[in-house]
Amino acid sequence: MKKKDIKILLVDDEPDILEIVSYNLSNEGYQVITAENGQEGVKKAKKELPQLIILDVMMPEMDGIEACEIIRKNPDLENTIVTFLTARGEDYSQVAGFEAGADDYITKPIKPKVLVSKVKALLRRFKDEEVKNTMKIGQLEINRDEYKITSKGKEILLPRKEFELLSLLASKPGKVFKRGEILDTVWGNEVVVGGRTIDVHIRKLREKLGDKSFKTVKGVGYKFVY
Amino acid sequence: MKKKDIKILLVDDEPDILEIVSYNLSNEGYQVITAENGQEGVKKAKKELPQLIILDVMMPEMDGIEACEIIRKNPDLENTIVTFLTARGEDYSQVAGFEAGADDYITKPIKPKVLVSKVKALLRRFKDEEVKNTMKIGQLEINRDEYKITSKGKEILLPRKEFELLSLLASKPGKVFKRGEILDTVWGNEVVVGGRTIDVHIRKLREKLGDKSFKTVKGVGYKFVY
DNA sequence: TGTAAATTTATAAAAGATTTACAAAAGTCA
DNA sequence: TGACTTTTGTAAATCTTTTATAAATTTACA
Repeated sequence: MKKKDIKILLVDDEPDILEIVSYNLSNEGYQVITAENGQEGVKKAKKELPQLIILDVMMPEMDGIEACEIIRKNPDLENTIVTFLTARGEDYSQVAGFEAGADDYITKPIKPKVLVSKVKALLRRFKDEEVKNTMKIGQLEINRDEYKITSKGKEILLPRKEFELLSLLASKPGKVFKRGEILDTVWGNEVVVGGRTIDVHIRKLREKLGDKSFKTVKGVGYKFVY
Repeated sequence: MKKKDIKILLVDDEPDILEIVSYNLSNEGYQVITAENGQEGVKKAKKELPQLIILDVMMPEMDGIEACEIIRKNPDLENTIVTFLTARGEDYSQVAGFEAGADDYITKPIKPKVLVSKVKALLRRFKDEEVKNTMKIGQLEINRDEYKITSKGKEILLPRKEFELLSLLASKPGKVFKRGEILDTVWGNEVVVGGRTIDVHIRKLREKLGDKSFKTVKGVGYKFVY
């Protein structure tokens, strides 16, 4: 996602804050949307679906906490990052803010550089989580997007069938997958392959990832353990 | 269960601890609820039903030990993980803590990284127990998914027929299963096996799980007792 | 009731069957 | 062509069943 496609919603009742923050973030290339109170903030959040929402805690009518709670209940905004603006020392708001589902907080007075780097950091985290479609199982990391696995820090490239087989077994470590289940999932139940095919792939995985990770349960199937 | 749906209740009378722990756990994406004393902690525990409770041992009014004992008596909080915060060297509190039903303890001074990884580990364990498709019969635990049994804490791998036979007998402890029933269920009523086959499997189970668990009712069948 | 016969189960070892491991070859797909 | 997938044909492992006695329990009946 390009920087200029990233929407940041800024909610604060103080025009000064609105302006200074807005200015700095726009300068960085972000799309900034503003709202002057909680009500308006919630409304715009639902409409614009920003990636990041910066909420002032202290606001008339609907404060940031309440707004955040409402936002968090909206499924479309599930992955949106919410960060609060609090006056330094307002310990209570921080705690309350986290309870309401905030991801971070920014303390006033606002220092533009700090603000910008914090926003960048938050968005990086968001991006990582969003983009990296990876699954970790102990020492094993499976990255579906890149069709790549990392075992004990080492990257290993696996052919498609081996990758799929490993993905399946590792999806529930410890669980024994019956040969039928494996065939259905990895091969698809229309394709018919011989009885030894699974064994061969298991052996390949054992060669590459270590014998101990794959247990045979005779008469039933195989399981992955870590 | 998604991370942000996991509630952690933090009970401590020191605002500093409350803040630092709260901050770190919130940053990890957990929902953190706080309480400042044992009474409030117990109340919030009952109301919020968190997955994990972090309890300071030393608190005015109601200390962590007492709070833990009350929490443990609540059926709704049966599966909640409780971990104590203790000053290093307070050996007594650890012992007392475990007696009161704690699962783990964290020593002060708190190191955020240690804390977070410990919490993750504890919650992983929680999740495992939550998901595990197991059947518990006294000291015996049967896990169909993993095709694995645990007897008195020891994991034992059983071949298929033995596993199925044990599953059947253990499904109704005390009930005598007639040989015919056993054959129908474990072997299937189309397969015909000789009369001594069941005996042999029972003997294997007796060898592995102890003689006393399997009673012979002559002329009828076998039963599992614990 | 006591004892022998009949029935049933326990046990150990062996045979039998099934299932998986492995290596190498053949087939497939891009 | 080269990498991947599947088949094939043993070999090896392990699970299951049988077999043959021995031991225990029940039954029959004097």
